[in-house]
Amino acid sequence: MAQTLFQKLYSHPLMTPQDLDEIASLHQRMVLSKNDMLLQEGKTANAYYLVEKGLIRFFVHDLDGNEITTQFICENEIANEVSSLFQRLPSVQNIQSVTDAVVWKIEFNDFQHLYHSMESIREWGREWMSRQLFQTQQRSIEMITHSASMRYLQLIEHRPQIVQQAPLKQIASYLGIADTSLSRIRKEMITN
Amino acid sequence: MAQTLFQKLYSHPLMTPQDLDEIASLHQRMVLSKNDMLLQEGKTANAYYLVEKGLIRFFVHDLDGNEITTQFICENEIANEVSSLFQRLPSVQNIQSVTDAVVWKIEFNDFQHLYHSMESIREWGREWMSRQLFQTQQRSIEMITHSASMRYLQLIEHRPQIVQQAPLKQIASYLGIADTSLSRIRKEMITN
DNA sequence: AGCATTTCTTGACATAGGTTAAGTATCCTT
DNA sequence: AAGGATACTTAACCTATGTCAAGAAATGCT
Repeated sequence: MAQTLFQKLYSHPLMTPQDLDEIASLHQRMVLSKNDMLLQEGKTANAYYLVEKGLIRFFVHDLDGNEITTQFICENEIANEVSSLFQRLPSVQNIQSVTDAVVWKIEFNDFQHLYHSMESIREWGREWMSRQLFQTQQRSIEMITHSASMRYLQLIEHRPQIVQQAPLKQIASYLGIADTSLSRIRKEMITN
Repeated sequence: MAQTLFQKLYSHPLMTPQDLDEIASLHQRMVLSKNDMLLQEGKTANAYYLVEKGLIRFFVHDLDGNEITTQFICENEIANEVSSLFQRLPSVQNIQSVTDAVVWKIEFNDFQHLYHSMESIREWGREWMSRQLFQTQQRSIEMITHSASMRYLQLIEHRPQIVQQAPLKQIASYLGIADTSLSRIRKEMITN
């Protein structure tokens, strides 16, 4: 049931059941097919999404036009292109469903109203962004300190949904390696 | 004069001169010597710092105990270990002056009061965090898509203060390469 | 000023991961 | 079910960067 999704994702010490109801009432359920686009580069984000079911990814294009997957959003996580949504700027990122999916959408204007009228969601929002920043920094650090195969092993361990549902090419670009290299790493993991 | 520092760093459409005065009055000037620690890993951050003069860095320790510089904070930028300060958690990062420096400190409690009483700083804060997130993501992407020498060239071009003031070893770990490799890259840049 | 420490450079060698290209398997579409 | 596109694997070869070790240069300390 979706109620538990909101409870899980909007959890914060200051959050009351009434706050949660008000927040939830502003979300709208959406059913996505595989490869549906939720945001395209060049456009300004107008909403963010709670992922109930399925897998979502963020990607950018590099100088040669190749897609680089920059984030995977799993079930019970939030897909939000913060710098476009909150700075009202055109996005460099794309957001796309990797699988069929069910998400709950909230519009910028509705969130904005909550943010300035409800202390709990303000604190929640700042904490959520802090966690995002932390995770993004951790990922940078791991790109520096861990080998490609270590990074793949960590992914298997900590975010198995990705390994199970995303195509190899997307996982490879997310790990910062060529797809042939990931294929080789998989092979070596089996034989050794 | 420090007034321009606050104007520059706290700029936002909603920010009034009175807001700015109130904010500025809560900052305290600090003079730092080279290598002073502003935050140590394991402790919880209780303030953030506007950098007026000098260079600051963030670093973590990897599994072998080596220091990895994760961020440089130049003049007219803000040194804030967000995930410790706003989640009230022990920091994994250290903050240290690279050179002698002058910074303006604001305590968490004072900021917290502003954040819940002043719309402009709320909006400013969210935008600042959005920009941080964007920059951190861009850095991740560049670690994937650019070679080490490209990353070094970009650093020279976009953040010359770092190249001029930080020791090679810190720059190398920031770029994700061995210090001997950076030395070689420098040499090749001169001869070619 | 002189010694110790740290920082930086250089070179020989090793290796993870990139590139290219070909083959196989899987998935869609009609 | 057939045909074409896409996804994945494999292999040969290449290159950027890592590792280690030694020396030179710069810096800091007493």
